[in-house]
Amino acid sequence: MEGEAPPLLPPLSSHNNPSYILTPSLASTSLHPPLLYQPYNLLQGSNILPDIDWVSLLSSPFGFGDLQKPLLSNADVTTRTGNKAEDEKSGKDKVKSSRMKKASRPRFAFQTRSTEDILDDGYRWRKYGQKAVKNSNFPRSYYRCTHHTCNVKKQVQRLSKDTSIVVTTYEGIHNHPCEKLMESLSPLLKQIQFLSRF
DNA sequence: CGAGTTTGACCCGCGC
DNA sequence: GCGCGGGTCAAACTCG
Repeated sequence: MEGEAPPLLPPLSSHNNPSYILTPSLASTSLHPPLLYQPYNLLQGSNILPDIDWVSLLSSPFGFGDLQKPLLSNADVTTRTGNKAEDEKSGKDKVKSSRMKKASRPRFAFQTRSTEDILDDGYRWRKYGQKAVKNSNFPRSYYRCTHHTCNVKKQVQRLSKDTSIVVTTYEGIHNHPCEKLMESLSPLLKQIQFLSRF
């Protein structure tokens, strides 16, 4: 199911004119070839990359080694019983199991040069946490996709050494189309449909 | 009033 | 076993 979802695309908005750059490990993955993230040359040759601890960000248990495995199971879908005690218990079990499952979720990250912390990537996100991170002047924000069946998360953090750089880390793959993309494409699709009748 | 944000508390993994 | 750091929860709050 989730495996059929389209790969993540760069943010659609142009208001903050972000530039994209792949991590070294990402550039070699077949899932997200570099061409998806062009233009990313703006940051090439800079000394920005070494500022990020890509190893801790992307390595085990969240690394790319498990890309072949199924991404999610039905157990990831949240259900409520209405019984508070039971929900609390299952909630804790869920936390436990979701933490255990992280090992099989793909993660990929890219940097954007932007004054905005929140990049408009076409999906709707709900913030569920913010933490101060060691060795960083800026907090890390945690977001979840608001789509009810989607379990994708992302982390957003600004580099302390270059405050114009925002590091966005995605975890998981959307199992639904991008709302804004579909919204913007629908007039075009209608026109194509109309023209194809001739 | 519903959706989203804030923030302190809690849980877990890991290194020592 | 303990402490630390990262990730998540959930109640309270804000906003449209």
